[in-house]
Amino acid sequence: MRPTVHDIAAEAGVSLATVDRVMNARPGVREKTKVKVEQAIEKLGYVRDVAAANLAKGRTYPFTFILPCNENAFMGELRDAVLQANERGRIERTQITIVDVPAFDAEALAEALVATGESNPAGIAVVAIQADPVREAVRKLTDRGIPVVTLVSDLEDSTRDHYAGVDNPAAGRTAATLLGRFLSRQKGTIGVLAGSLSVRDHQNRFSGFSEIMAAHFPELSILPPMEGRDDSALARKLVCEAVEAHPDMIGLYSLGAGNRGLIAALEEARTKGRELVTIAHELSAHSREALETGLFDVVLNQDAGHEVRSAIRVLKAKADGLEVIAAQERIRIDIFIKDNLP
Amino acid sequence: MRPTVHDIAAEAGVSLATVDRVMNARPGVREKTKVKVEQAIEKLGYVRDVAAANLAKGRTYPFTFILPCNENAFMGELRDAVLQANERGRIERTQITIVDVPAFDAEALAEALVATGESNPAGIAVVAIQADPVREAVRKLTDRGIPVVTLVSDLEDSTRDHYAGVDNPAAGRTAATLLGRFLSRQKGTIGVLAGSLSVRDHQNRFSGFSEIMAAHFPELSILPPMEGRDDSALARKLVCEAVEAHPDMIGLYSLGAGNRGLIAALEEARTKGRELVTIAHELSAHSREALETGLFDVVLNQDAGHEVRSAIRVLKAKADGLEVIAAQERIRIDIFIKDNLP
DNA sequence: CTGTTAGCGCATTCAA
DNA sequence: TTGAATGCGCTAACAG
Repeated sequence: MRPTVHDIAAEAGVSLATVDRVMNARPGVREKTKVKVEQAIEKLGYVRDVAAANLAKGRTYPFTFILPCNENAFMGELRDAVLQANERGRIERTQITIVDVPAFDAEALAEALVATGESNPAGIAVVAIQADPVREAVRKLTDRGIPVVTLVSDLEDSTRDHYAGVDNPAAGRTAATLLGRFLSRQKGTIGVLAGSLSVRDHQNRFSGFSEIMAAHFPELSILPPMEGRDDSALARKLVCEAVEAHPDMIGLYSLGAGNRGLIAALEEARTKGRELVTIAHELSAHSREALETGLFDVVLNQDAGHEVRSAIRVLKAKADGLEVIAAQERIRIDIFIKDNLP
Repeated sequence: MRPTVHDIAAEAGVSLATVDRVMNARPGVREKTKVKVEQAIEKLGYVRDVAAANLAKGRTYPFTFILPCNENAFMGELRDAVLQANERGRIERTQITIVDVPAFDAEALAEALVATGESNPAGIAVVAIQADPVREAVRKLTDRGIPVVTLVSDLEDSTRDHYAGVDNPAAGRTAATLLGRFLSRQKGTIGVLAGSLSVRDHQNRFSGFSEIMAAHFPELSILPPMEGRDDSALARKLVCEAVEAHPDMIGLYSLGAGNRGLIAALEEARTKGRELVTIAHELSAHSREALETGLFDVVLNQDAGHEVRSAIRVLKAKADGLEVIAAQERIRIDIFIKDNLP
């Protein structure tokens, strides 16, 4: 049978309360007795039963997630993931409130952060926008000791505690390598469709993409990026126009949302005999179908569920003043082609 | 505050014990009171606190994992994952025993299964070999009500309860598509290095690979597969010879283990001016380095940790007579290139 | 500084 | 057929 606090107490010749105090690093224990307890823990190979601890604590963590009220599939998934986490939260003692903010609106986001702070949550997760008012709002929160983690899109040069999202430059580089290799030394131009280059994740993907393109695929030149604002209708229009305007465009990297519009545009291009090697982001019912019909060649994906769960773990750890194991919280970039779809 | 058993008892006007009886479908409750309790549960929206339940139960699950004592990196990882799971098992109330068997030895495996059954474990996970004595041994176990899940390599036409591993035909298809597209219409031959085609996972990868190659890349022809027995030295020898013998070999799919030997062979080939587009399986320190130096172009990976955890979850569910959510237990095929390495 | 005690939500004897 | 009482491993008042 594995040792319990009782065994430790007996071994160290102290009471349960004292064992608990040293285990939770609480004050009011003489150095000498502390050592005794630690030795007992060491000797018996004690490991604390977290489930029982949580049960006894009965503490709940009120967290707030601030999400853009975008219509695109990925944000929908993210929202679902949060809702789902909240379900499980019943037993994990977390309680999550979702706050909606208009997309791509830094001012509104900053205000929402401030307002959220008022309710004194145990932690905040936010899909960040790169802007000073946002940084300022985050600083105020962290100053007050409220843990803040950025979700999906980071806020650089800020006081946020953690970033729960993929390595976006790496995603861009991945797209570049695959696109370049699939095109294998053909000459031509490559279109880039972003949501908005004021969002850090899109910026970063673009720079990673450009870097590898320039370094390894000089035969391909990148057209100036289009900004589709993650809006399907706009994305469609932009891509259709670009296909017309650039007869030598043989590849496309869509690094934002708006896959529906993009797919429509590619379908239209296909009817005109134009086939572009296309890489897009985020796996959804639509992008999945596009992979199957060959409209998309590759889809890069970040698992919304993983991101949300990671954010919660980190928030919890921070709220408890514990360290997070960085390696364990890294979010992977999934590569999907038609053959390895889940 | 969420409702507890006490609330249910009060609402239904019965005692805790009775609530517990209907919750766990135990006998000794009048139909009428049973209904009362069920209504109370429904009305209050009660959900049982699994952690507390486990704490009270104190039940532990003795599981046995039967693993081939191979030297390759992947099996090492798998073993580590099991060990690690066993650590956590202290709090998850699982206790795992590892049984080693010689690799690729169906008889030995069948014997090990029988022997393991003697100790009456709550469940068995096994890296299967496709053979009748193994099927027979598994059948005896499942007949006795011991849950059996196959791990990494499946046992088809058997009574195993579940398979915790990747979709190997899909892995083969993925390799074929990537290899074919990277080679973009060059003509040539493709080498295939397997561990042993008597193991179902290797068989399946090969057939998926062949299928897509034949269907979409007629300009590439597959050479007869080599069997390296997941042994580095042998793999090296076979690949070196193949490179010599087939000057038109421009691609290689290694669908088994023995990456170290494979890498050595590719290095040798490189010094002779031969570069093969190469796809291998399983991410390790070696294969990772090979990706970085361009010796490997793609590495397909199955996450040993995920597989082990999934196997345990399923075993536990089966031991408790619960259903498993199939979608949640599907193991993904990860695609790694040099740009998206973790 | 240290110990006693009463739960957390649930399962399970043992009585009734 | 039902209920009261006890304990799982841990935390947290409250005393001393």
